[in-house]
Amino acid sequence: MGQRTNTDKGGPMAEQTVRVRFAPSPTGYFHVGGARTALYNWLFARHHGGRFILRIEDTDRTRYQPDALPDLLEGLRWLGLCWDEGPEIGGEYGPYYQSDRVEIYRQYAEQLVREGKAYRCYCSPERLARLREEQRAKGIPPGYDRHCRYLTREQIAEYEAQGIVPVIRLAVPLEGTTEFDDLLRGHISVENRLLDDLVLLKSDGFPTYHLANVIDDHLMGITHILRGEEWLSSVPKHVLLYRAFGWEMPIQVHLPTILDPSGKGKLSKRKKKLPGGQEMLTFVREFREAGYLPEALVNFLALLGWSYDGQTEFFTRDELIRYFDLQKVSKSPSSFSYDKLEHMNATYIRNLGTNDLAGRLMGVYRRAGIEADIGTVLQLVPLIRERIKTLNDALALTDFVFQEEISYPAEELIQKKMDRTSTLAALRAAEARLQGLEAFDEETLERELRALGEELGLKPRQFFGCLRVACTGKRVSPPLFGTLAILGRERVLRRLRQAVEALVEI
RNA sequence: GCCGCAUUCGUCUAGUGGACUAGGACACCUCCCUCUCAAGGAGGAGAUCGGGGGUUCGAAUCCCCCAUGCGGUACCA
Repeated sequence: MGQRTNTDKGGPMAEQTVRVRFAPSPTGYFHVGGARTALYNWLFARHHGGRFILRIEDTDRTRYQPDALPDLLEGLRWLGLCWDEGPEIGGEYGPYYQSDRVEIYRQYAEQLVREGKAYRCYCSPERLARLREEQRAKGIPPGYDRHCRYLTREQIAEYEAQGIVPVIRLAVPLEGTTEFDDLLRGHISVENRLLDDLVLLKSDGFPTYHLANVIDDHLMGITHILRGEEWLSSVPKHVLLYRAFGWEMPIQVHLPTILDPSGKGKLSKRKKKLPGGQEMLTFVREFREAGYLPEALVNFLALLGWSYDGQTEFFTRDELIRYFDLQKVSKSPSSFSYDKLEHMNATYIRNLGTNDLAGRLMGVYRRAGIEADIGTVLQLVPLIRERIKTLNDALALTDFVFQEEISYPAEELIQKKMDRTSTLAALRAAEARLQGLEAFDEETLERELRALGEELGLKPRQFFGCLRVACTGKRVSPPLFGTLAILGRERVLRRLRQAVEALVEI
């Protein structure tokens, strides 16, 4: 209990600068789960005035994907999680790519071998596979049988003579228990006999995660490790390594897993469908492309496993930094609610200034291949701000503004309790009235059209409904009068005439 | 199989022995506003705190057992 205060101001660690790292491996696009981990690390560092380090764990050459790194860096920057040391900016503890550090790992691995704490293993992958197979058949716990741990000098010479390239394995104590504390989960202890002699250095000369991770965290002066819960069970191995090197282990913090919306499985990178039918978004880039605001995603992600007072839900970035506290991170897995994210995003959009929102929408239109001019978008914003949950929603809502021709089934023009004749009359009357208008602004339009509707004996929803379809091609659109003003007299009159023509033909 | 972790409304969560007839938010339902759709306002329904045993005057909160879920058990991270 006492050591929980380590992270608080005034605790024993207070003098020491907090140094945390986000250490993804470039095997695929940047995942939201990873983003949450990065965010917590970043918040923790900023809260304590510490350093946030980005380290690339590219030690698996078989899973390496060239696209992953640019995607990651772009994603982090989009979310505003800038790193103090790492790729592209360097730092005093580099290099920050593990593939550039293989020599370091090799030396440390050799050191352990010399000290008798690790050994070379010449077992072939085939033998290991066979071994696991047998163990499974016999129902005994799988694990390396330590065949090479007790090789004689002669046997080693023989393997070497055969040209077999060995791996280096840690000689795990056969008895006793390994214990450690997790800031969130308390004391955890595991029996050593359950651990097997893990590989430290692979035969291709690259380190395994465990070795590289421990060495780098130590060499880079990492004080706190915040990472996903899936790493919890490998901590005992790390403890053994720290002990073998005689190093102090950083404070461990294992963050709860993020589950998919059903709450059943881990939010996976495999594409799944939501109950509604739409695809489940999992990569940061997908959220960006779908029109989510980075600040909304950050706010949402912050709350996925952390809470401030159980009451407040919206936080600015500065508030997040100020309030973030590991003590308030929950231990249990949380599932990703797309509904809630959408709600947050909509709220953020509503709170955006007109210029800001218009600017962001310009990007969306451009990417969709729509040539929107800033003047029009600026006018559109007040009309659609409360009607879009994502930036992309603006596309479907306002497409008719940027299209020369619109198309829709002519029957849509006919409103409830109306027929072709009355609709035709309404459209013609509107056209005539609009033609003679001295001004074509929202206020004038509303005044004149309301009056005309009454003269025609139509209910507002009937009259405006038919004008809406005629001018926008939709039953649902932004508010009518503002929309007409944006379209302009020419286009409105033309669309009214076209509506009449279309109606006449059916 | 073994090991580890977790378990409060459908979901995110508040809650650290009495202030809990368990609070907030999303989603849902009703009503109001209204040119459509939203937004906004007012209300509603929804957890006996996974189950069972204890400890205690008193437990969602402490202990034990069980169940379930998740994770790990690689020359992947």
